[in-house]
Amino acid sequence: MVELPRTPVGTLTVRLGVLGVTQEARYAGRLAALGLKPKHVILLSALRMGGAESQQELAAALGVAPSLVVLLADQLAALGAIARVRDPADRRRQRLHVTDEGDRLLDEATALAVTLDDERTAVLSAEDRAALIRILEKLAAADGLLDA
Amino acid sequence: MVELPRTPVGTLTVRLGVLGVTQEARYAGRLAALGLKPKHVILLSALRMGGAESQQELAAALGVAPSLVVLLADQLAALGAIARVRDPADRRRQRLHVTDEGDRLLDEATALAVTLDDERTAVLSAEDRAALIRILEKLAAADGLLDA
DNA sequence: TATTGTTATACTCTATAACTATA
DNA sequence: TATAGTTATAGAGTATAACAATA
Repeated sequence: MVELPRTPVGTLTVRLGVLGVTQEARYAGRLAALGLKPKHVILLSALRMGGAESQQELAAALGVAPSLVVLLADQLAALGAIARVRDPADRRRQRLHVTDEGDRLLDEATALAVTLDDERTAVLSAEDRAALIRILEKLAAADGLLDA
Repeated sequence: MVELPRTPVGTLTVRLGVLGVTQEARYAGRLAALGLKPKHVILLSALRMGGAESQQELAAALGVAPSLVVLLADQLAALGAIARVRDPADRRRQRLHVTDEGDRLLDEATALAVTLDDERTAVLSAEDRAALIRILEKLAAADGLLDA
């Protein structure tokens, strides 16, 4: 028999929300040393994973407004992490591709996230940790966005 | 042997961040029907759980600026969900207490979150769901804030 | 006329700092 | 002088809508 929570704080929805927002803030703090924000990392990841090249496609894949992709891409280009190339076949389209510097930054961002994972899950057993990875993957897959 | 993620998207940190932010947005959408936002619900929950009465204490418990507690409390008072009473012993302090209407709203907010939990975890087995609850509780306890 | 990208604008959220009342 | 609360202001983040170039 399942006991119902007395307040929303006991629900998965609120716990997931609070933990997620907290963890994203922590990650943002680490990323600042690279001049990146979490959204930059997600955009770079989407490019490396392939499947989205034009800015409109990226906006749809990330679930954000196209105008935000313009801004994020501007900032990433200023860092030398991506290059914009006009599609010769359709000159309206800008195709984004990750530069060597972008690859390096993304590798560093990955390392920072892995370190943060280790710190965050230090209180968990190895089994719990593996289970958490597996379960979050299922939930993410159900959302469709950003299949790794 | 653990395989390292090729991009940050494969890490717990980023998955937790993305899922948490998404779920919070969904919850905010449902709460709008009650005139509430997630932060209101967390403040009300903190009051019901006890341990924080003055606005300063609440700010510390929620990890937000005191000025934000003022704003949230103003909005909750306008909804009739809380009442402010001056502490006679120290007239600088405002003690917040949940009204009957606030109790009702908090119960409704809990029901909405429980419904959302069910929808969100429909893709999970009962065992996975139980494991997720247990593991998130451990992570939340490690953070200290908002023990249910 | 429709679509891609861009720019202009506005709104939400939240923090910092200045201020008031009380101690 | 120090503290609880409040108000004023500012910045970050993101969306919507108008616009330009190309199809």
